[in-house]
Amino acid sequence: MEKTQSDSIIEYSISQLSKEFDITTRSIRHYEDLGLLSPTRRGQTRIYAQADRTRLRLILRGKRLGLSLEDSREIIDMYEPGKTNVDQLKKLIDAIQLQRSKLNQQLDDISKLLKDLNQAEADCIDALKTNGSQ
Amino acid sequence: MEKTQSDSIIEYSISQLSKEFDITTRSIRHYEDLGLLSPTRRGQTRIYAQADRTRLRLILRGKRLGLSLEDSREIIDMYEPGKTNVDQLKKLIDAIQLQRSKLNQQLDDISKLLKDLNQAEADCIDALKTNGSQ
DNA sequence: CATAAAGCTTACGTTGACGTAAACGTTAGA
DNA sequence: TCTAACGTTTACGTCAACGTAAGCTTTATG
Repeated sequence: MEKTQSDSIIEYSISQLSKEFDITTRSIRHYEDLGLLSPTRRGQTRIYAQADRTRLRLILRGKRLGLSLEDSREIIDMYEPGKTNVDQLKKLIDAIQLQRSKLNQQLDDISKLLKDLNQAEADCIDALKTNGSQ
Repeated sequence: MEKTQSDSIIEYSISQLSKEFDITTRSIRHYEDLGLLSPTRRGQTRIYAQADRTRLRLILRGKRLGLSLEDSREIIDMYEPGKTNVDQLKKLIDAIQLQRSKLNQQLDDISKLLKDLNQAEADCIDALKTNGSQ
């Protein structure tokens, strides 16, 4: 019973996470250096909880979207509770709206790129038909 | 009549493009170094045509999507005609499909991120209401 | 005519995001 | 017991994508 059960587990080692997300342990430690992760320790060894795993998933999603780690840190911090200060909350809302407009820009970019790709593909297929018999 | 007419113009200087797209001339030359642009010359001076301007727009769109310049170069080359070789065409179609799957992944990522942001914002606003009177 | 604005090349510097290596500690199994 | 598999820290290396500066030429204009 070689279960790779990743849910219903309470804690993870660094190598478990590196395998699950297909990244190096170096990267994970690097994210910690930049303050994106802060696992607890058992002795010297890092222990990752579900929350850390979630943060890691968010980090990688940010990377796929071309965000810097710094950007991701800011965004991820938005999800955190306990932002008691009113000014902070207002700054947060501003930041959220900024991010949202960026993402909408990306949505637009992607739909355009997809159209372009479709067109390019159609051109290719067309070229294959008229040209493939040579 | 200070017209900033960018259409219906036949050619552009490097500084015109840098202003229009809000990037440095250094960046534009850098893209040329990497083979993403190849303007004609009048003497030493670079002359950019509409096609170059279009390529530049595609480059920047790629950047917003987190593509490397090398990725963008490949994608932009897909749009170019004159890919007579059948094998090349088939490779191109493969590349296009790969890019498309990446973009669909990004679409998914973005919609999730947008949801998260909406939730975070709602939480903020909620916190402001319950907390703002202190 | 000079001087400011725009262009050019060459080349070293910088920043982000890790890679890679060294040198060491801990623990489980043959 | 020893060694293989995992963990740790520290630190220098690398690569992409430019920034920045030097030093030079060409073009416009008061």
